Amino acid sequence: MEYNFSDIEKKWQLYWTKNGSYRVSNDSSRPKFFVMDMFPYPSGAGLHVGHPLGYIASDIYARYKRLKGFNVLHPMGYDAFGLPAEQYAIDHGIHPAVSTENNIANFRRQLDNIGFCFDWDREVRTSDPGYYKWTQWIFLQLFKSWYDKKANKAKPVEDLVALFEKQGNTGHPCPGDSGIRFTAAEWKGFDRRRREEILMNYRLAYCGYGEVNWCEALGTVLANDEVINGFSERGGHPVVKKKLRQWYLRITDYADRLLEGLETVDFSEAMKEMQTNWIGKSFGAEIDFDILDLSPSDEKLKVYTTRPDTLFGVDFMVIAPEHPLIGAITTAGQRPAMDEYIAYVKSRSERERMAEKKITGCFTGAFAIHPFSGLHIPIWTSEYVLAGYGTGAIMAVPCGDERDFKFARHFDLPITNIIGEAFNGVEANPTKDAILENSDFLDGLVMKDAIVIAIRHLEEKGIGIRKVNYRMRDAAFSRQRYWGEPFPIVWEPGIAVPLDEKQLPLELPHIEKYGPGPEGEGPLANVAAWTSRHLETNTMPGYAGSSWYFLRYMDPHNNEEFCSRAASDYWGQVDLYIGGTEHAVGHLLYSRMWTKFLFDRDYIGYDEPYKRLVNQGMIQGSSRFVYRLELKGKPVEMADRQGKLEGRNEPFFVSAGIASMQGTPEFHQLIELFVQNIYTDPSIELESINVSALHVDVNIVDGMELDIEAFKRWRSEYANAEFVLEEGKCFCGSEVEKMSKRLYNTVNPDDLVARYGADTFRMYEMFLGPVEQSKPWDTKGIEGVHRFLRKLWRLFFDETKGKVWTTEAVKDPEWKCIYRTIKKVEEATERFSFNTGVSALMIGVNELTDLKCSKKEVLGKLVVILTPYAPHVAEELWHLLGNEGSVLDAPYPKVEEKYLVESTKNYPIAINGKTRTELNIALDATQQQVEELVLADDVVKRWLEGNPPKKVVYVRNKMINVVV
RNA sequence: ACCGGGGUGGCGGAACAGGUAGACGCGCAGGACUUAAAAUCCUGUUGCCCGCAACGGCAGUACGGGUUCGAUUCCCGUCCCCGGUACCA
Repeated sequence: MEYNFSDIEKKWQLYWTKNGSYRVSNDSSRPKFFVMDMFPYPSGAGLHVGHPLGYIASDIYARYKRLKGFNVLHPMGYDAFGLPAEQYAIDHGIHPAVSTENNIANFRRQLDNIGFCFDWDREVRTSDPGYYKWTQWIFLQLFKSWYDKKANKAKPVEDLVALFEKQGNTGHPCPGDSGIRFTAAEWKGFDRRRREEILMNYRLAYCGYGEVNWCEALGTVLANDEVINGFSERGGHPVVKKKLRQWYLRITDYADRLLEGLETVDFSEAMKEMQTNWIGKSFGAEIDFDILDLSPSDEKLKVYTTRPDTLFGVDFMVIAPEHPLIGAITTAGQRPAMDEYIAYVKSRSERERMAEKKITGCFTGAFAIHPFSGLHIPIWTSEYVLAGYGTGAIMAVPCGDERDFKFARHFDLPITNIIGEAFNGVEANPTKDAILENSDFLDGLVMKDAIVIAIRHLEEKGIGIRKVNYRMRDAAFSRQRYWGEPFPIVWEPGIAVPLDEKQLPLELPHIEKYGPGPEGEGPLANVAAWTSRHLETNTMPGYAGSSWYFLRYMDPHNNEEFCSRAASDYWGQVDLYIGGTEHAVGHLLYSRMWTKFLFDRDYIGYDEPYKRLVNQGMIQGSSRFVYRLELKGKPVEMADRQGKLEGRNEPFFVSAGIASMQGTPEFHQLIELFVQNIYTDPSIELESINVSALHVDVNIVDGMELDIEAFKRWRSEYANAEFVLEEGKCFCGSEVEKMSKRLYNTVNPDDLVARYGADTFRMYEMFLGPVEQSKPWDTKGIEGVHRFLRKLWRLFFDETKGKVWTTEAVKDPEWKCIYRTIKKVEEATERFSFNTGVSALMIGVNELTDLKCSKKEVLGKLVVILTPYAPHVAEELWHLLGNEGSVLDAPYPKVEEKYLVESTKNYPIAINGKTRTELNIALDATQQQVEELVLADDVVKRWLEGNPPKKVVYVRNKMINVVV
């Protein structure tokens, strides 16, 4: 009987489906464990070998935990709303609902091939009305909530209204507009529209005007994390700033808790770092400067600085070109220059600013007054100061800040040195360790100590306050698109009215055209039935549905609630979340915020969604190139041949090694000879030879060697290709690139599964290296893993003899071997080191083969520890051994430690080393036992002479360690 | 520039807490079986040196130093690669 993986895999996949083996109950006495993958966006391209990496890892872990006696929730779903489906609809006229459905079916087929243990009864799709009903519902709760900074949690807006009626907003300054201040009496006097306007400035989901990232090509607004260097993440189109009415999430209210929460979760340092940087918390002071010739009661110039210690090094002020004060303070004399400058700034796109960092600016003509020295400080404007951060104005300290320094040099402004020798006059020095000079009451202080003192003085004088700032802005939450969740909002003039929750879901209407609305709104603005109800025409962004999907898996069919409290209490946090790093500051931050919000409002019992996060690395493509010759030459007579040569149409290729000789006379000669041979015409002379590298399908290249016949079949235009060979072969060039259809370097898991089976494929993906690591794909080694499974199979069956396993009694060395293997595999699996887990299994099977051990008791244990890695073959062997039930529920074998104890003989010895367990053996050691050790040191000799060491320790079962 | 991660054979990678570096697999070389091939199995495979032989000697985990009886592992400095951020005051 041979190892027939395709029969085995088909058989057990069917069996598991029929028996509902992967169905998970919310009602179990076993401890729970929740393993979740980042659900995929079902793109049309299907899966390549890079995608399942994380899924295989989580599948192994989920199966392992199940064997260990846990009730494991391991679901899968689809992040089905999004731009590409709509883009595809525009290009191909296929409705997003249809293409999404097709793509999902294809994904599912590919996933099933690999044999995952997902509980498909719990599948979620964000585009399903039964799902987005609750996305809309949560949005409404956000809309109906505000953030109480005193209690540090979200609360219902009704509470806020009650507070306003009692005390106005003095206790709770407006987060959206600090200028809004009113008393209880005033509140009562406001009309409905004014009240709603004010409340909008408090809501956690709010609508407002703001600078947004507008992408003309995509016709929509994008969140900050969807913009990379001034281009859209999807498609790479230019993005510009635009002022638009938009929905936002007030995520900035959660900034501190998002930061603090990082300390309670198990994420990689890199991930925490990225989120921390994104939030960008900084400590400093806000300082008010009086402006010369404006009476003191008038507007002050408010700046934000993290370095109030440098207050006496201020040589000028810089305000953003968009700063509201700019019109008021610019003097008549400077006005023409200013108008010109502002026009220039407006003409520059975000991209241009980033690409060429020019030093530009314009003097306003106005002066600020230094609060301590009374000096007059010129106020400039420049595009390097951003309107959106801090107060949009800075105090410039050129001796300490590189940008200020360059600005000062460029415009020839004087530079005050407040740090003595620490400033060399050639470049700014941002140190905090220098001793201050020329700094009045701060003289002689070390800068970092001066910070608090400076703030105290500012606060005492009433001209400044301690201030915390964040880099993170509120998240843009609306898209001018069709394929997303509609907002359950009806517009009355100037007032956003939430839809009654009973009317949810507000279903997305079916449309055929996806163009923008009459005023640049989303396609929904073209739907009469929609606009006649005055419904919001924007839709929600991609991250809406993915911000809470982990909760829906717990209770996917609930029509009364997004997730029952009982279900969310039972399953709790996601114990293990697996996915790529690309969602570091998008999805992960948003879903953490939503979770905190739901916790605040008491809908769930924890405020971090993911207990542990593992980021799988990217599988890169290993591209292959063929080298094509482009010839120009001088053939005689035959006109058509000349045409061919001049037209560069000949499919001539050259092996990589020869291509690398390009430019040498040998190369020229070789190619000329080659062409002469082809045309059997020695009179041909080549004028020039160019070599161009072309991507070739990696699947027709074996290692570096091109399969020439397959290549000729690959493209009809290459059917008559001719090759300049090396050693009779045509070698390709290679390069590691992103895996992509366009580069012909994708490898389809379907092909590998068909050829080697799902079990081999799964184990090989893991064997490649640590899950977290990025690495180029290389199919070469898969044979080795496949050989392992066949070798394993031969422990049970022999091609000629048939069944070889027996029920004979197991001998000690055999026990030792299997228990050592169990221990190694278990430890490796536990710490997520699946490559070493596979290795340990291989070693185990090699050893059992060497021992010729085919005993049922041993093999039974082997099969169970194999199950997470290669479930199909494990199930088959489990049954062939005569076991009942499914191996999926077999108990994980326990290690009998007594078989693992090593003898004390022949250990090398170490002295004064670190400690280990199992003191007893060495401490009780008799002289004879000690002599059996390898003794090499006088310390040990002294021991034998009657001066026992303080401590003798076993190290790693391999070495004795002596502490004198 | 800043922050984070990392440099180990021909290659992917092991070495869990400082304790025999190179497990396991690929590749390569040689051999067995076979008319032959496939499949399978065996032997060797960090480098250099010695030898009839050995569980022989020396060097060796990017480079230079340090701590330690002992360092791939810890500390300092240098170089290189990858990922993130980028006028955030």
